[in-house]
This record gives sequence, structure tokens and C-alpha cells, in this order.
Amino acid sequence: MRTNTDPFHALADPGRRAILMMLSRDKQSINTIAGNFDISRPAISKHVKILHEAGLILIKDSGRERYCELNLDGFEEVKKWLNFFDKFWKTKLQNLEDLLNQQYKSE
Amino acid sequence: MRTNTDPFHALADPGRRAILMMLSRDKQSINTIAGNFDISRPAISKHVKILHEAGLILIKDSGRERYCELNLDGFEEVKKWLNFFDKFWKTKLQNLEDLLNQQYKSE
DNA sequence: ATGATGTGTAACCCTTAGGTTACTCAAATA
DNA sequence: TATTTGAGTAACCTAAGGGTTACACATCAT
Repeated sequence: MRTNTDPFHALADPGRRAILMMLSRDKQSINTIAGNFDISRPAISKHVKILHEAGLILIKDSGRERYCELNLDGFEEVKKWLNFFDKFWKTKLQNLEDLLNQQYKSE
Repeated sequence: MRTNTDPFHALADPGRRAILMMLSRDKQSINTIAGNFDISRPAISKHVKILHEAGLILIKDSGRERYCELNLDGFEEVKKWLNFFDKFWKTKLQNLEDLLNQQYKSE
């Protein structure tokens, strides 16, 4: 199986995003997570694996339980990519501003 | 066909992200976009449709051509969701700070 | 009017995604 | 030691994703 470590891919599934929302309150074991969703535990296990590989969560073993918590890394990667576009919006606003200035001048 | 208007889903495909990167420089027609990728024009057409439905791009018809440009809306939706987690990191940092303060006190 | 050009869409194919059940195994508990 | 509990994985199924080619159609150019 090819492991997909792309956080964008990991975030594409609404269920996985819901898991992350849940983890924003507190770290949770696999079973606890599964208890809050309508899908089976193995399905949750798969989702958790994908989130982990994408760097969106950390997993800490405690006996036979595995506790999941949010990991900043994956989030940063996505944020960084999105921030790349900021200069585009800035340019666009600047153009609008220039246009307005021009109009004032011609009055 | 069920239309998926989820920007997270739209961003999951690396090819679509590449299209967005391309559009950050300038607005482009479908054919121009297709010329920059190894996949067929109909494939590009599909990707563009998905990006459009997700609110990530705007499409402006000009004769028989369709010009694509970035749209802030879809990006904002994603950013907003990501920002939700900021308070989690803040809390985590605060806890670290508290821990450090406690250690200083006991010295 | 004719032909070239830009684009959307339908039909199809193969791969990936996401779910299930059944199984295994290690850790906790009686 | 025997049993329960938490979790990973394999095998399988169906649906969705992403690609292709072939076609239709409107717009521009001749």
C-alpha cells in the first residue's frame, strides 16, 4: 500500500476533519474516537493512520491504548501553502486602489 | 453526478493545486492551462469545474474562451477552519509556560 | 458559407477510497 | 491461567476519482 503523507489529502475527508475537531478539545484513544462516530473501529483506525502519516496528529502509546493528539506540523504545511496566495490578494487590492486613485484624479 | 462543493476536497488533488499556483500569476484560459500540464484538455476542464464549484476560482467568459482567476471565497473557508485550531496551540503553549514558571518557583 | 478553434460532456476504463467482517495479538484483569 | 479489552490488519465490496477518446456546439476567421 502506498502511504499518502499529503495533509491536503488527509483533510479532504469530512470524517477525518471531524476527528481533528474532536482532538482539539482533548487527546483521545482510538476506541473513544470510534465511540463518537457511526463507523466501525477499524475504519477509524484507518483514518487515524492517514492523519498520523500526514503529520496532523501524534500518537502516544499507553499500555494497550493509543492516545491521539493534534500535531502542529501538518497544519503548518497547509497554512504555508495557503499563505503563498496572500501576495495575490494584496496585488489585487493594490490594483483596485490604483484604479480608485486614477478615478479621483480624472474628476 | 453529485457536485462536491467542498474546497478541502478540491485542494486534495496536487494537479488542482498546481492550477491554482498557475492562476496566482495571471488569469488563464482553459486551453492555456491545459498547455502547461501533461493531461488532456477535458481532464483540465473537469478540474476547473471542481475548483469553480468549490469557490476557489472565478470564470469569466470572453467569446468562446473562459478565463479562470482565483477567488478569495474558497480560500477563506479553508483558512477559517484552520484558524479554529489556533486556540488549541495557544492553550498548549500556555500550559508549557505554566510548567516552566512552576519549575522556576521550585528552584 | 466554410473551416478552424475553444470548450463542455458523455461513455468508458482503471485505480483509489472508504466501508465492512473476521481474524490475530498484546495488555489488563479476574 | 483464563478471559476480557484495545487495537492493527487482511480480504473483500462498492462507490468515487481521475484519466482517456469521441462527439457536439458555439464563436471566430476566411
